[in-house]
Amino acid sequence: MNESIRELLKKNQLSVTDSRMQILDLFYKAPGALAHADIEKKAHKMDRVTIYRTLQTFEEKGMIHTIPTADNSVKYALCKEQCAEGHHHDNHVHFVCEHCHKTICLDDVHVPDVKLPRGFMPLQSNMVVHGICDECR
Amino acid sequence: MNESIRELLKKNQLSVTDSRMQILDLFYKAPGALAHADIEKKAHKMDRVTIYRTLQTFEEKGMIHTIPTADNSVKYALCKEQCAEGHHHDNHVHFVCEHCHKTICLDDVHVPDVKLPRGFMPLQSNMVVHGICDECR
DNA sequence: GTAACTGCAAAATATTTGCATCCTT
DNA sequence: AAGGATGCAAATATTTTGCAGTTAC
Repeated sequence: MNESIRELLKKNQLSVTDSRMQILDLFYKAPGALAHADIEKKAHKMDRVTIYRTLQTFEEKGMIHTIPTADNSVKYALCKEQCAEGHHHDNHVHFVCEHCHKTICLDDVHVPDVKLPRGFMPLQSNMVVHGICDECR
Repeated sequence: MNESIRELLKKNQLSVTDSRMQILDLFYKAPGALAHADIEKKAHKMDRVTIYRTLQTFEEKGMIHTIPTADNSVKYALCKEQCAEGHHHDNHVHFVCEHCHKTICLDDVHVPDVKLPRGFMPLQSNMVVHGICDECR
């Protein structure tokens, strides 16, 4: 496990550091998406600034992606293999549980195509479904 | 026009004030959704705090709704009639133009249903499509 | 006249930047 | 050894809160 994290960093030409391993580990263990604040609470002895910079780096490398939310919170989740640098294909649906407030990537549920009005050209779609998750029923 | 704004406020049991009329006017004239910063720029002589409070009030009354975005910006748009207090039915698709960066409500395009994994119960869905809008092609 | 709204000041929170030091390669 | 990553301090930006003065009804 620790080894696969190391691999992921190397594959993205990033040096293997404590902070980065710790944050990636959190993402692997997390039940859903993580906000900056979540990481700050769980990652011990890590500077707030380091978290900001690490998340930014990971996103630029296409290792994580942000999840659109209607409140002003920013959440991140791990990308699947398809994501390349600067080229996100996170075309799966995100689910936010109203009960436990977890944000979950439904990797197997594709965002469906919609018919847009004349003249609109779609490039990428995001979909977030709010409801009750399987564990909270 | 000025009169319909007045009506809208009264219908929601809000007193008719300058700030509120000005902000609603901006929403009616706006090509798409507005962020706090947009309003601050366009509304003259209005305190930042008043804008925060007005937007919050409008949202609570179901007059406007927030639009989920992947970056950390919060944007608002006018709700259609169906929206009731604390009960948003803004089940239309939002479009963000990569060129002019406008956020547009596609009121006529419904968010399609998706088949969720076993155990997940949907309550509300949001969809944001990024691309090029009709005016920027 | 009274309750609600606004502006100002200030607090609380979140994010970004600069720089010296430390760590990875 | 060199370049990148981190921590700390501080600058900026964003949002919230309290309170006194003003306005709508």
